[in-house]
Amino acid sequence: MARAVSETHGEILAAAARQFTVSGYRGTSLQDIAREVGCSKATVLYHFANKEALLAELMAPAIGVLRDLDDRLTGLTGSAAQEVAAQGFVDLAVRFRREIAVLRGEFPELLCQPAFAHIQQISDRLRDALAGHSDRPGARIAALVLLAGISEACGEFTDIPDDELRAALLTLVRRAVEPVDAPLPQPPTTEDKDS
Amino acid sequence: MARAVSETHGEILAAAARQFTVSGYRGTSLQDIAREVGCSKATVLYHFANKEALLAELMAPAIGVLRDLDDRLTGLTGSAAQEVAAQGFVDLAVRFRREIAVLRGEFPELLCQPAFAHIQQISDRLRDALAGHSDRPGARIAALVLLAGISEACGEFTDIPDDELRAALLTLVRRAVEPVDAPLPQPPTTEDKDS
DNA sequence: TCAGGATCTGACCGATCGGTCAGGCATGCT
DNA sequence: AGCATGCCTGACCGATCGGTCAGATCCTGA
Repeated sequence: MARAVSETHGEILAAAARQFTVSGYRGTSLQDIAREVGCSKATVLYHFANKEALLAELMAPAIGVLRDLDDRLTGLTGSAAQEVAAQGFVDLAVRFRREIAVLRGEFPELLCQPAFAHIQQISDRLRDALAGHSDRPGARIAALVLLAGISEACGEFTDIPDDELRAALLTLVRRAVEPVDAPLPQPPTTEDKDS
Repeated sequence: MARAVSETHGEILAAAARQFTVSGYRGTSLQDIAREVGCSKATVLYHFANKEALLAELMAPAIGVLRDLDDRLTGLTGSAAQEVAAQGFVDLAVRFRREIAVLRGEFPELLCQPAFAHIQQISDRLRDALAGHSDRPGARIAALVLLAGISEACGEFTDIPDDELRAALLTLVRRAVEPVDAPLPQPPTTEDKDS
């Protein structure tokens, strides 16, 4: 019965990804995952410290890419920030459609967990960048709607190939984002990035 | 202790609305609602048949307006459908920010419940209308992203007055929607509306 | 051959969930 | 006074949740 560690570990991870995508994090029980893998719930908890650790390992690659994008945004302002944010986020959303779909609507509660504490700040900075660091309500609203909409919608287009979806989303974002007239290169706010 | 029926009934409804908005439907227990009202969980279930009935009564006004919008869309095609869908949905989203926020991410599961069975079809038709009934992937993607994004984002702008938010969203939608060149007035599909 | 670690499991735990039920209590009608 | 009705409650129910634990089983290296 005992398989190689990496094998079962990976099977649990894959099953969890499928179930989380369909039913969400809270809507999926460890029992559900164990049933799909064909092992006991105790086995799931042997390979992962707890349910949250399972989610964290599932999200790690996407979070890494998100962090990279955040780094690339530091110092950019105006339309330059908008373009980098648009390209970076669209690419991330397309590549990690499934992972993002897992978080569908459970962001507020999940962000309270320590493993995801910093994501809120990163996504706030991403929204500001997409708004060209403008404080006009229209720009902020457009940026938030686009980020939320892309996150929400990506998981639904499983039938569209990556590059086609990426191109369509990028076109949409460029058309929808409020243009920033002056790409003034000096940083408008110094407390934009912590530490 | 015994208050007038309408009083407690309304208090429960208001408390449920607040809790659902913050923690979601599944994330809120009947105990939580009872605690905020200052009554027992049994009292909540005296005034409402079950938890789902509470949600249904909370959503009834918004669903009614959504139905009206769906009716107004029948027969419209091309840019006319786009404009009516845009105005109608933006107005609905702004007026019922709180109610929409309740459904945050729980749509898939909640739509399975009989009280909300038809909403999926209505929102599909709304998406098609916003896409100008075009079958181009770009149009479909833009429509879905906008609908999802507005639904998701509206609850976050509690500090922006209704008319200002409505104007900003409408501007965004008009800018972001893929234009339909020919507003051809003949109905392109007859099986668009059921029964 | 055998010790020991890795893997896996059934049984169990406390907590919480939505929901039920019999009965207490006030009020108002007859 | 007696009774019905509306409102409310504590106690309780079965189900399910995430998580623990002692022990069975298997594999491997000395």
